[in-house]
Amino acid sequence: MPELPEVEAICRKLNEAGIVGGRVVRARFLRPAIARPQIASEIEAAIEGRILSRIDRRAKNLLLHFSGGFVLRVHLRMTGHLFVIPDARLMSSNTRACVEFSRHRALVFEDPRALGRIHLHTEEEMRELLAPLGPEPLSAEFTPEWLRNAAALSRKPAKLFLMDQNSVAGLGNIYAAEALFHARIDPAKPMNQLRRAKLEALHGSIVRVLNDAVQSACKAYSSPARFSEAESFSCFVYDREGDSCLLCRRKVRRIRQGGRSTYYCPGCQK
DNA sequence: AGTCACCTGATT
DNA sequence: AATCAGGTGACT
Repeated sequence: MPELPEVEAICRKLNEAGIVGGRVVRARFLRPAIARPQIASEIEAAIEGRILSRIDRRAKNLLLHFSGGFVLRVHLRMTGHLFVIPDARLMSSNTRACVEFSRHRALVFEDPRALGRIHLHTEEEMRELLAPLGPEPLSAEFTPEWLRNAAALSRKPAKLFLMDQNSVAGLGNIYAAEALFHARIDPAKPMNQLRRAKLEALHGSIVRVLNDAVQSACKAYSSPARFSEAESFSCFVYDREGDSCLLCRRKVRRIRQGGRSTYYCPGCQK
């Protein structure tokens, strides 16, 4: 379920997995199409023998930095997952790519739908590629003032604005809907028509929703077995069409925006 | 701004 | 059999 919180949790987990500092023994794309339009075999050759120096995240991208100034950018799209296994021979059938380190330890990219993408760039290309992205919503750069200025420049419906990675980086269908619910904003409302107080509320709800979700995602990935429902992120509107709103009891509605489902409460969000 | 394509699996 | 899915980029 990869929006910002899940990608962030994966990033932290990878950093604790003990592969940073290791040398790549072998890289393999089991499904070369996930590198398109790049050539999988060229990425494999470019990575082999290099040291993995750092792993970080920007928006929903995982960035694996290698010696020599190369960056492997992994985007999980809908169903991708990235994790370390102790032995590459334990790979599942959904594994689309794999980076092996010493003693068969392997970083695997699993993706049943194979919509995810892996590309290789130089550090410089990477900077240019990421430059258009909006601010990280959990960084100091993302302030109510910033949101007010950006909002004034956009006539997009609020939900589409939030999902645009070049507005705010990392929000997806679930957390955009949840943030709008908590700020009591109608998802169809054009951004530039929102009052100042609403934008303040929206800023606060984005930060709160994402922080909560990062916490749950980290717990979920650290101890999947004993992960209690109580501490998991729970949605007020997402995927609750026809159920009654947890605050006002009116029925949650589903509408279509930009080809995706948007869930909202007509009572709470005017 | 809307539609499709990319893929596969789950649900209706 | 048809529809839906947490994302994005390339079309119109």
